Amino acid sequence: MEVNETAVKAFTGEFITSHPTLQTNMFSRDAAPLCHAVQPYDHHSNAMFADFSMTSAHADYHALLDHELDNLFQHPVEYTMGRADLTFENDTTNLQYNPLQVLSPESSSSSHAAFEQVDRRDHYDQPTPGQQSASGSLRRVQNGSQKRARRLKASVTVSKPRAPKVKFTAEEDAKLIELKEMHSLTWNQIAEFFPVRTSGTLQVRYCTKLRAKSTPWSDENIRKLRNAIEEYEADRWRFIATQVGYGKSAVACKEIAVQLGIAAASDTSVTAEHVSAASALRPEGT
DNA sequence: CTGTACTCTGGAATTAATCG
DNA sequence: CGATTAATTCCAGAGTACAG
Repeated sequence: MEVNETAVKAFTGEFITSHPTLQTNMFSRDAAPLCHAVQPYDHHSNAMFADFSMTSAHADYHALLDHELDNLFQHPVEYTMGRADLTFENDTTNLQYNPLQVLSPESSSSSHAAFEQVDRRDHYDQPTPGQQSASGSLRRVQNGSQKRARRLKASVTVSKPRAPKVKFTAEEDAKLIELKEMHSLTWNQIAEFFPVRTSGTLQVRYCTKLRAKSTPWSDENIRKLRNAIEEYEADRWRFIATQVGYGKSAVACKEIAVQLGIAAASDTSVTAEHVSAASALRPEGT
């Protein structure tokens, strides 16, 4: 049978994060469903599995997701919080599904042995205390008249390993700055806008990467920066001279390094004045 | 020469800990 | 609770070896 590649991508999250409509709406609140744990369609077993996580912040998107996925499959798609697997019949118009199998440590190790292998990331996404989320999955229904079900189930409790690294996007950075600087929210409040990140992660991101860029640099800041760099560069050659020894000065080391091509001639970071000035600023023996 | 697999490494994300 | 730093971990790209 032919498997709709676009539909498969929906499970992987590629579609959702690249789809113009979904992306716009999702990122307007920094709330993209987190798709993970995908086992590709298997022609032998005629089945595929996919899991995703949604937090309470995604509630508004369920209807949108319904619509988009129905379009993809050209049939109504049922998704429930929990885990299910998809079993395809001979063609995409006549699909059947296996009973919902909610993941538990026991079931995953027995009936889902094959799935388990690709599902290592599943437990990464367990919510931290205070975060409301649930794992979810998608399954096809046999026909459109079948009533759709959507229910929430508690997440599986698994010891929490380190979360996977997810690069911060420009949109996330902008949102983070906005929430912090314009709305003055607490980090826990801000974290609610970022389902896949903790307050601590956001805090460190802001403090180490964003704040310096979002706040203007004064002339005084720039002057101090320039002085610090010049002093550091001068000290660099003084350090090198101490390593070379044999009475070779910092200036001599620099000149020879340039001649040998192991330092750029344009390196104007050190002059005799720099070295003597830097030395004069320091007590003996430092 | 090209493609592939593997290793190494720097940068970045995350977590934990500490301090105010 | 917020800010900061250190430690840990992961990822992507560069470099290298090797087979065809």
